Amino acid sequence: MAELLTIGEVSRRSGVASSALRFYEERGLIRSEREGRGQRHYPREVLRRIAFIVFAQRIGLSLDEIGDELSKLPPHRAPTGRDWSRLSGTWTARIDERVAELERLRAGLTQCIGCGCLSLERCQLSNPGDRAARLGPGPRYWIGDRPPKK
Amino acid sequence: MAELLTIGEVSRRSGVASSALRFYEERGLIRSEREGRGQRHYPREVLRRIAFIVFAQRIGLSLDEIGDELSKLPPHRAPTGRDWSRLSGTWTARIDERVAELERLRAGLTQCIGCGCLSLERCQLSNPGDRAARLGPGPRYWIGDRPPKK
DNA sequence: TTACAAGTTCAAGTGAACTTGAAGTCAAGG
DNA sequence: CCTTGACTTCAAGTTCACTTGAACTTGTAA
Repeated sequence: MAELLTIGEVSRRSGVASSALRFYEERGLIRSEREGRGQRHYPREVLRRIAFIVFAQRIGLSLDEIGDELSKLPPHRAPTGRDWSRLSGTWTARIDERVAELERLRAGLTQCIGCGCLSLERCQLSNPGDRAARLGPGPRYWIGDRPPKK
Repeated sequence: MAELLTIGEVSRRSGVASSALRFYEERGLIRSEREGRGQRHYPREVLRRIAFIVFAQRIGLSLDEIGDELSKLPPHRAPTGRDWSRLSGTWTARIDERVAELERLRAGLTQCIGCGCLSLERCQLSNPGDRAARLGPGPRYWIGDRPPKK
């Protein structure tokens, strides 16, 4: 078990393609060292970082957001368990929001669409004050998002 | 309140941009009638259909999948509440899966990453048999997806 | 009559997250 | 010596879900 891992090893261990690892490096999400002839070498820690990235993506964060979160880790010391859990703490809130949204959707699906009552205006009124976790591009103002201002 | 709505009216009532409505039509998700001079006119029913599309997107279905679902509606009769709820029935299952995944992620976040135990292999073993709802592009075999076959 | 608002088509652009392809370097094995 | 495999860079391609822009028609209002 070497101190430093090659990109191929990291890819195999993490399930993330080498091309994606290079891409993450370019985006500043992970870092590598180059010694002999230009090849990337990763400290084993990178695996935890990658795990974090993949978790966060499944939760629904963009790479930009993930980069922001990761930048909160201490820059020149290996992150401790406590460091990691501080980050993941904010994420559980995010998960809770998303779960709540999905439950709202489930209700809407049976109550508003399944029965005959569907009225978009009423549907919106009956679910006030709840913002969707992430506004993608595209149509969004039901389901909690606000209609475009004015 | 007219029998048929223009694209602008539909857009205002649904919160979905006209360009998106044309796009949906091109993809076969909605239909319109043209009478006088080329302009689209939509029966009021289309609003329910659009509501369904937006709901489904928030749940995480792609437009292709949504199209498949919508094609199960009776082709030449206005869908009844029962028709709609038959579709939405399969979707609540989807929501449940996604909620389960998120809860699994929440657990993984605190148990695997927060503490010092994170090992990708173990993490995978400790969450067996669960497939992620939707395989996007990109890295995916933790969190329930299988490693690439062989 | 002129202006405008709302509609039309069609092609091309956008952003996110990667992937693919071409061309090259290097070490080890046969 | 030659091939193979693992790596490198860089530019361009891909998918999804739309949006934007250019050029045009139509109907109503001033």
